[in-house]
Amino acid sequence: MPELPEVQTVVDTLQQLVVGKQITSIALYYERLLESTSQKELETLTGQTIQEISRRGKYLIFQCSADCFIAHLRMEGKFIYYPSNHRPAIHTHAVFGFSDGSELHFNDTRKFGRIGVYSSSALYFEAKGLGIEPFSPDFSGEELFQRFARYHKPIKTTLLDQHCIAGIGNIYADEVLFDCRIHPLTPANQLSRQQCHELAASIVAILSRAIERGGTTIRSFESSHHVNGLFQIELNAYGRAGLACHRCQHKLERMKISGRYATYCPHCQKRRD
DNA sequence: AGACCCACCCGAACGC
DNA sequence: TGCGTTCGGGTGGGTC
Repeated sequence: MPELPEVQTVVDTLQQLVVGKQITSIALYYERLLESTSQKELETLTGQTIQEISRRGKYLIFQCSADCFIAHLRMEGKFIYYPSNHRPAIHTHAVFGFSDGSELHFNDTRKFGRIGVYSSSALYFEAKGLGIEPFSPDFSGEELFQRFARYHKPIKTTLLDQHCIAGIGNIYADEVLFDCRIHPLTPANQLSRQQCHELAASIVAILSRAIERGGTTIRSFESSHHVNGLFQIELNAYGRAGLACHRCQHKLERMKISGRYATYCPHCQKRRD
C-alpha cells in the first residue's frame, strides 16, 4: 500500500513521463472515483497542460494550466503510462489521453483511490487540515513534541493521523516505533522531548531510505507496481508478528489499536508509564 | 469535542 | 474440491 515513499516514487516517475503534456481527452469508467468533483468539472481539464507534479503526504498533485487535480492511491491505486493508445485493463477507472497520443490510466482493484479537480492545492490541503510534511524544514523533534501535546491517544494511532503528520501509514508507523523502541500504546502526549527527537530523526531516516530504494528499483513505470520498491526495504516490525525480533530474538507480537494492527517487540518496546 | 467504529471494496487466505 | 466467511488497508463520516 503506497505510503509517502511510494507516492514520492510515483511522482518522480510521472514527472518524466507526462509533465508538459496536454490533456485532450478524459474517459471515466467509475463515477465514484471522483471526490467532490462532478464529471463536468473533470472535463475542464481537457485542453490544459500538466505543468508540474508534486506530493503532499500521500496525495499526488498534478498542477495544470488553470486547475490542479489531486489523486490519492489509497491501497492499490496506480497510474499506468502507455506511449500510445491502449485498451484499458480490468479495474481501470479513468483514462487521460494526451495530444501526442500517449495515455495515463488510473487503475485500482479496490476502488478506494480518489481523484478530484480543484482550483488550488494549497486550499485543498488547508481545508483538510493535513499535518506537517516529514521533509519540510519545520519538521523537528521539538515540533513533534509540541504537536503531540494535543494528542492523548496512542502514538501508533497518532502517527497514522494525517492531521498530525502527513504521509505515514501502517508500515512505516510500525517501523519507526520499533526503531525508537517505543511501545505503540504509549500516549503521544507522554513522550519525552528526547523520544520526540528520536522519532523525528527516525521518520526522516526511514522514509528517506525507502524513497532511495524505491527510486533505484523502479525504472519503468509500467512495471512499477510500486510495492516492489517497498519490499526492497528490510522490514523489522511490519508483517513480522510471531517471528524473532531482529534485535533481541524475542517473538514479535501483534495488537489491535483503535482498529489498526500494530506489530512490535514486547521486549525492546517496553511501556515506560 | 474527542474517541471510537464502520463503510467503502475486493481478493487472498482461511474455515467448514 | 468447493463453497462461504473473514480480513486488511486509508480516510471520511457517523455515532455516542
